[in-house]
Amino acid sequence: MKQAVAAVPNRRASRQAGRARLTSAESLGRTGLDLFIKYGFDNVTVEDISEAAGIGRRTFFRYFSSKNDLPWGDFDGLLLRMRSRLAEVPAETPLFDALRESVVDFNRFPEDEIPFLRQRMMVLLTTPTLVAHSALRYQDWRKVVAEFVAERLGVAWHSHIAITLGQVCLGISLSAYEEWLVDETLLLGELIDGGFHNVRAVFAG
Amino acid sequence: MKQAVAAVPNRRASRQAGRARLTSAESLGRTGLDLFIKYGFDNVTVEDISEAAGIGRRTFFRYFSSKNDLPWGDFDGLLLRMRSRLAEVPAETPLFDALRESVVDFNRFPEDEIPFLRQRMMVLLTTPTLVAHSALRYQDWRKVVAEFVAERLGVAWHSHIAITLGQVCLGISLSAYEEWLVDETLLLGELIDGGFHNVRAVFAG
DNA sequence: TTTCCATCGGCACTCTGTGCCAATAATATG
DNA sequence: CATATTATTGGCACAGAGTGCCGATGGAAA
Repeated sequence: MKQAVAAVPNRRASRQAGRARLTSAESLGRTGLDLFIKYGFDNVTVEDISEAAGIGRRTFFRYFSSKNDLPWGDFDGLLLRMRSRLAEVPAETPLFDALRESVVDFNRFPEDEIPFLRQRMMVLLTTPTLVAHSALRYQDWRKVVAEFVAERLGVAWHSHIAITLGQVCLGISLSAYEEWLVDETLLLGELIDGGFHNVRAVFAG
Repeated sequence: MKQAVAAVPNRRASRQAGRARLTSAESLGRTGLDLFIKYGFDNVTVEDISEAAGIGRRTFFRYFSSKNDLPWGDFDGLLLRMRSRLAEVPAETPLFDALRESVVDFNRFPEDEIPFLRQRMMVLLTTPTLVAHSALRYQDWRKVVAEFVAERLGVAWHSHIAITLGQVCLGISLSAYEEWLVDETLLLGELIDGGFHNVRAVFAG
């Protein structure tokens, strides 16, 4: 499997030579996600999406390197945000709080984007194919956490404790999403916060 | 994606009617894993494996429901073992210790199987396609842990805390394997144990 | 107008996974 | 021994994802 390098054509500053693009990753992603929600991920072919978007099947793969990547949107952008937030955490903040607050923060979205986020996560977490593919994206996310932990503790980013805490933070996030999708009245941030404290309670001995 | 129902033909008690099987899941798995190690997962086709095993391509899929499932061996059997071990833990044992010891125990294998385990895990954890597919197997594993936690705490198996601890235990296991594959001198059991204590240290506040 | 060039999309191909079904080879039965 | 039963096999055709190749398209720049 090819690494998910930027399949999105380089967005030109404003005007350059060459044919204009027919669509955008965002627009195409929206079109695809709608179809996934309506008919189910497995019942929608790349050809269906391309046709609905008015482009060729071949062109689809220039916007998304795979059908699986479509629902992820601009995840790399979010990773950059996560990295920045972590870097801003004061050195005095205990590691537990630094992680807890950063993870909560990473998953904070504007009120009006919540319904969209719910749709996206519902598809991502209930479609087996996508559950599987997600593991590849999570690798990147975990690395951001691990690097922060390593920096804090003065160890290598691939040291056991850094990797472990990356895994644990991811696990807490995912279980929060799972719960969040089931009960619409719950707040994502509070679920993540609660997850951190649940683990503390059980692990505190 | 289809759920991984038993693709392995029912093993007959000893003698029944019908044509005899040409191979076994174990033998076919060994053949395939050898090829994966030698040439890389992505450079080996199902046809290659089938040919090496002396069966038809179509028959391969009766032993393994997908190429991705081949390296997993009898994982369902291990899950049953994990469930039994958890059920045997005395009620007095604190949850932290119950989980820690059970996870360590789950990953304890006979000395002579270690090299094989290392090969298997190396392929599973370094091949992107398999890293992705593994997420589906991990779901089952996490559920076993979550059910135990739920039983212990008197909550539903899908409650937030049970799901979270399933995720966390998985995370600790995976980071231990990652470390274990890098440094051959380390013991898997000690890495897992260390992972639990690392998380305790950071989360204890 | 001509040149340049990013984007597009058709085509052919590989590989995974599946439904269908006849062929095979073993046991069970008359 | 001949025939019926049954589990397994494997060939064939097909859908769908993803890729390399390359000419066509339609903008901007010269």
